Parts: sequence; C-alpha cells; structure tokens
Amino acid sequence: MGTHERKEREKEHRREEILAAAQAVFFEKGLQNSTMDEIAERAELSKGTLYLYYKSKEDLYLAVMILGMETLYQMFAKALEDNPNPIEALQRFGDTYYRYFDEHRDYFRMMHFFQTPQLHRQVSEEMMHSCTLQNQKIWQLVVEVIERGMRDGQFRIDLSASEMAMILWSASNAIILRMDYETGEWTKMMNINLDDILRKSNRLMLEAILAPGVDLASGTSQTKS
Amino acid sequence: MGTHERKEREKEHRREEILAAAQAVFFEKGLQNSTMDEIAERAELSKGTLYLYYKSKEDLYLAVMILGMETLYQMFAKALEDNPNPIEALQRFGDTYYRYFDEHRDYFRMMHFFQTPQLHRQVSEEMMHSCTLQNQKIWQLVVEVIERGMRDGQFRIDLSASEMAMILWSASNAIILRMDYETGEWTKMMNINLDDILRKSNRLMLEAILAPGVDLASGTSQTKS
DNA sequence: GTATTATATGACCACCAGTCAGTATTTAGA
DNA sequence: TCTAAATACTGACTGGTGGTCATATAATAC
Repeated sequence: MGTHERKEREKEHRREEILAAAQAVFFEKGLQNSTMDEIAERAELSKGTLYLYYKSKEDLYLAVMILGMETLYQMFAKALEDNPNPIEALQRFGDTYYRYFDEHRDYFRMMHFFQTPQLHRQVSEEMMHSCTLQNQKIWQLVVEVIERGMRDGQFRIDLSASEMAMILWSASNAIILRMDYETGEWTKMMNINLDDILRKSNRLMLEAILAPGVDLASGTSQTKS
Repeated sequence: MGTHERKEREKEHRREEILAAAQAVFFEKGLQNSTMDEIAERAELSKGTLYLYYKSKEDLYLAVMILGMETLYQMFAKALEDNPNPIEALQRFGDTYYRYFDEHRDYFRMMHFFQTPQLHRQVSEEMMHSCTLQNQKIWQLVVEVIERGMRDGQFRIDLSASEMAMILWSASNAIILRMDYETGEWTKMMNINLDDILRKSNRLMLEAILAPGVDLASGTSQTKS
C-alpha cells in the first residue's frame, strides 16, 4: 500500500508550507526581527512543529535563501538560452545580476547575509552543504562561459576561468552591495552615482579580461595593420 | 576651580575603560555572543553604567570599530610617508589593506559588519555620523592619490577619482572578504587560491586604470615608436 | 553640616530561541 | 470494528539577554 509514499508527500508539503510562511515573515522583517512564533502563527502550526522540520531559525533562513539562489540560477540560465557569444553572455550576467538585485531584493540580501561569518554559528552541516551545492550550480554557468571564451580566443588565458569568474563577480557584487546599504549620505559626499559606477566597472573589468587585440563591441579578434 | 575639567577627564577616562573592556570581549566572542553583562564585569562596572556612556550594544560595537578604522588610517598614512608615485601608492594601499586584514582581523570583521544593513537598526544617529567621518578620512587619502595620478597623466581620466577609488576598493575588498569567510571547501572545489586571485585582481585593476601608453612597472608614459 | 547634583547600581522587565512532557491523530494488525 | 503502537503535533516552560529605572552612593557647592 502507498501509505508510506503519501506520508512522505504530506511531510514534504508541510516543509514547503513552513518555508512559505518563513519567507513571508523574513521578507517582511529580516532575520533579526522575525520570530519563530510569528512564522509558526503564519504557518498555522505551533512553534514546536517548526523544529521538527528545521533545526534552527538560521537553517530555516538559509532554506529560504536557497529558493532565492534557484531563482538567480533560472535567470542566468535564461540569459544563455539563445547561445550568446561569451562576451555578450558575461554582459548579460552582469545585467541579470543587477536585475536580480532590483527585483528580488529580499533574496539578494539573504545571499549577502550568507556570506557573513556571523551567521554560520547556528547553521546545520546539511543546510550548509545544500547551500554550497546550489551556489556551485550558478558558478558552473559562469565558469563555463568563460572557458568557452578562452577556447574561442576572446579572453586572456593567463588566469584560470575560475579565477576570472571570481574576480569579475567580486567586483560587481561589491558595488551592488554598496547600493543596498547606501543611504545616500555617502554618495552625496563623494558626489558619485553607484549605477554609473557599476556600469563603468563592469565595462572596465570586461575590457581587462579580453585577449590582446580583441574588441569589446565586435567580440572578434582584430589583427592590427 | 578646575573641578569641572577634572570631571570631564574622568568621564572620558571611563568611556575609554568601557571601550577597552568592550573591545576585549567583542574580539573574543563577536557581537552576537558577547553580552553586556560580560563587558560590564570586565570593566568592573555594573551593566546600567554602560548605558550611561553608550546608547546600545551596537553603538558600543561601532565605537570599537572606529578604533579599527583609525588604525587602518594610520597604516595608510604611513604608506604615503616617503611620497611614492601614485601607482606605487595604490599598490601599497592594496598591500596595506591585506596586511590590515591579516594583522587586525577583528577590526576588519567589524568594518565588514558595519557594511551590512542588518546591524543598523540599533545604532544611534551620532555614532553613525562618527563612523561616516572616520570612513571619510580614509577615502580622502585614496582619492587624493588617484587625483594626483590623474594630474600626472598616469591614470585615465574618463572616470572621476572617486569612481575609480570605489571600483578599486570594491574589487579588492570583495576578495579579501571571501578569504575571511571561506572555509576551504569552496576554494578546493573551484581549485583556486584566493591569495593568488587577490594579487592578480589588484594587478588587473591597476592596469585597467592606467592612462593609454603608461607602463605599470615604470609608471611613466612611454610614447610608442 | 546640609542641600543639590552627578554617578553608579543591580533587581527587574520584556522578549525570544529552543525544549520536552504530554496530547491528538493516524496506522497496522487482529 | 477495536486496540496498541507509532507518528505528528502542541504550547507551557526554561534559560539567557538587551535595556530600564527606582534607589543608593558619592561628590560638590554653599
């Protein structure tokens, strides 16, 4: 009899209900200001039950974050649908990541929070592992594009594809992060516009990783004179 | 009579005692795991007294962080003592910042934490302002170096000095941050070495902001052919 | 010597993550 | 259909903590 299977499905369903409730609360109030009681209430369950499905508040937080990483992955994958050349692909990744920041701010913040060691205290081994895997999926996409660009001779090859991915992403991410926590006081004082800076930085970085003689616009090698 | 002045000094002294106690505890346990009770005990004061001098735990945390920013400022200022040319100066800033990360990890983490919006809830207006000022001092040093490099014709001038500073710092900081929270699992999987990446990224960025025809090694414009 | 002010105290409060003994529900077997 | 075992759920409770405040103490002024 399929009793066992049905129970498994129901259990999974519960997990998802809790996850949805948690997401709603976390989006609204952030990690610190959300309480397990409120999540339980929203899920129409008691607090104790939450702990049957997730080990801690932080674990639950990361479970929601993984949904966010999946979203980003889908957006990145979609950007590659029509097989753009590597240069175009990297530009799209840059645009897509900014769009992600813009349209999924809550997820974006969760991902950032994941990167602060402060959090990791209360996180279970398994959840950490799940996050790493999900993270890996996204990196895979980027690294593959860069490897293709290297094979095609468009990108310089004195760095490994992973290194290049790391450098590009770091630069872009740091600026977008600043957009997030920036109140305006600082940008006014420095008289800068972070949107401008992001565009300029992305362009600068992209130019910096091109193989000698390759042109950013055409993406093809122009042998000089 | 100088009673009033003496009292002022004593008050200031108390503030510093509390700050020292707080630093010791925060360094040892981080923000979350430190308790005001423990800080009070270390300062040989009651908890209530702490709140006569600092508005909240977070305020106290930032007060310690400002000491860290002052330390970084001193290190940066020292790097400029013998008036290096702008290219050399930027390289030294890069090295210095890494050394800061290495030798003053606790301060470094505090500065990072300052950049996560999660914290800002409980921070007073005044403390926030103090942090901004201290931050400004450091940026000033970097921006001035870049402006000098632009005047000297070593750096490209299609970005403002502030923009350039922002881009350089973002890239470098993001990688160093990753060094901090990296457990090794991820770098192994990607088969990368973050120290390498930092060096390569710094070099890449520096080359990217040079004016056309300027050589990184000499720092002087080489008119071609 | 007394009134006034400044400073310090620690018991206390509100809040919350996480626990666990006990309750309710479902399943398996007869 | 009935019963025992297993499973799922509950919510009162605990331990710990940031922050408060009425009270106590010390310093100062007159």
